[in-house]
Amino acid sequence: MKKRNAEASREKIIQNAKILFAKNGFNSTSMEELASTCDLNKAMIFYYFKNKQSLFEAVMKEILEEIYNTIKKENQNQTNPVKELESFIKTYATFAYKHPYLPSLLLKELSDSGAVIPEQLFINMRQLFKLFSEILKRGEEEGYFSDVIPMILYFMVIGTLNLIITTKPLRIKAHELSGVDTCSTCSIDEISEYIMKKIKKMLKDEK
Amino acid sequence: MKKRNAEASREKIIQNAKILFAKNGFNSTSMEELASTCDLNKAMIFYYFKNKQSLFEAVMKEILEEIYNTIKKENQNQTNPVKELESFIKTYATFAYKHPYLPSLLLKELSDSGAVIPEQLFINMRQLFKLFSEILKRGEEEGYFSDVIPMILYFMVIGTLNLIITTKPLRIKAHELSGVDTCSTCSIDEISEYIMKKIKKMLKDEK
DNA sequence: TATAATTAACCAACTGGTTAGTTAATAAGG
DNA sequence: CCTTATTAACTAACCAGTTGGTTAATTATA
Repeated sequence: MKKRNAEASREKIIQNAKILFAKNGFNSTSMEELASTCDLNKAMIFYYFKNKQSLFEAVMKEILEEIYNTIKKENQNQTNPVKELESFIKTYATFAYKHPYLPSLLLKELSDSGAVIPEQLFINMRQLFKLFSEILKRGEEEGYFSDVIPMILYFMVIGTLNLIITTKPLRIKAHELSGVDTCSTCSIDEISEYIMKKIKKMLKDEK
Repeated sequence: MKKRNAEASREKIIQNAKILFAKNGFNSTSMEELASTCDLNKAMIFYYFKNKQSLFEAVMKEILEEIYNTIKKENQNQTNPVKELESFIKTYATFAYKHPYLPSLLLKELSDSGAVIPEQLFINMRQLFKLFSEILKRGEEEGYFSDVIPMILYFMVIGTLNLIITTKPLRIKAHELSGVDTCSTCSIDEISEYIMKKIKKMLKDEK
C-alpha cells in the first residue's frame, strides 16, 4: 500500500514538470503524462496547483530564484567587477549545465515573443539581467570595461551558454555525420573559460 | 464563386504556416487554424502535404535555404575574411529582422534537444554553420583572426541576434516598467554593428 | 468528360479540468 | 488504549472541446 506524503507528492510534481515543460514546452506538456510520470492521479496536480498555468509559474519561479541566489551568493565573494563578471558567467554555466531544463525553458520562453509571460516570471528574469547589467556598469565606471551595452552582452553570454547546452546531442550527431568541429567534446568549463576570455577581451579599455 | 489556383493555395499554406509555427511552435499549431487563416478547408493541407510533420519540414527548408542563399550571395562580393564575417552578420541580422519567424523557429528548434529534427532540416542548419565556420578558419589561416572556436562564436552571433529580435516586445515592456536600459529603441543595424565590432575585437590577433 | 481542386462530414485519440466518492492518517473523547 | 470524527491525500470516471487525419462527394477547369 502506498504511503501518503503531501510534500513529497507536490515536490515530485514540480520536479517532473521542470523536465517535461523543458522537453515539450508549455502547450505540449500533458497533465496526464505528468501525473503518470509522478505515479499520481491527474487530479492530484489540480489538487496542489490551481491550473496548468500556475503550475508552470511555480516551476519557473523556483528555477529562476535558484539560479539568481546561486549567482548572487557567489558574486559576493568577488573583489572587483572583472572577477564578478567571471563569476557570473562561470556560475551560470555550471548551474545551467547541472540543470539542463533551465536553458531549454528559458530559450523557449524568450523565443516566443507573443507568449503571455506571467508577471512574476518576468520579474525574476529582469532581476537576473539587472545583476549582470550592474556588474558591467560598475566595471565601466571604475575603468575596467569600455563601450558596454549590457543587454547585448547579456544575450551574448546566456544565449551562447544556453544554446551550447541545449544543442549538445545535436552537435555530437553533426560531428559524427560530417566530421565538422562542433565542440562536441568540450566541457562546460572549457566553454565558459573561452566565453569569459573573449568577453573580457572585447570589453577591455584601450586608450 | 472561388477561383482555383493550386500553386497559390500551396504557397498560401507555406507562408501562413511559417508565421503560425513561429508563433506557437510545432505541437501547438493547429491545422484547423492554419486552414482558416489560408481561407481553405483543412483537408487541403493534407492534400498538398503528407502530414503536419512534412509541412513543417517544407517550411523550415524554405526558410533555411532562403537565408543561406542570401548570405552566400552577399558573401561572394567580399574581398577578405573580415569583410566576409561582417557581411555574414549584417546579412543574417537584416534577414532575420525582416522575417522574424526565422529567429523564433530556430530558437524553438534548437532549444529542444529532444525534438526529432528532420534530416533535411538538420542538413540545412549544418550548411549555414559550415559557411560561417569556413570564413573564420580561412581568416585564422590568413592571419586576420586568432584563437577561433567557430561553434561558440556562431552561437554568440546568431544566438544574440535571434534573442534580440524575438525579445523585442519584452524588452520594450521591461524598459517601460523599470526604466532599465534594454536597447528597446536600438535599430537592428546598430545592434549588428555593435556585435560586429565586438566580435572583430575579440578575434584580433595580437602578437 | 476527365482530372485536378475543393468541400463538409466524420473519426479516434487526446486535452485540461471536474466530480463524486474512497481511503489513510491524525486528533479527540471516553 | 481504543473507538470515533475530521481532515488530508488520493482515485476512477467523466466532461466538453480540440487535435491530426480521412473519406466520399462535389465543383471547376482544361
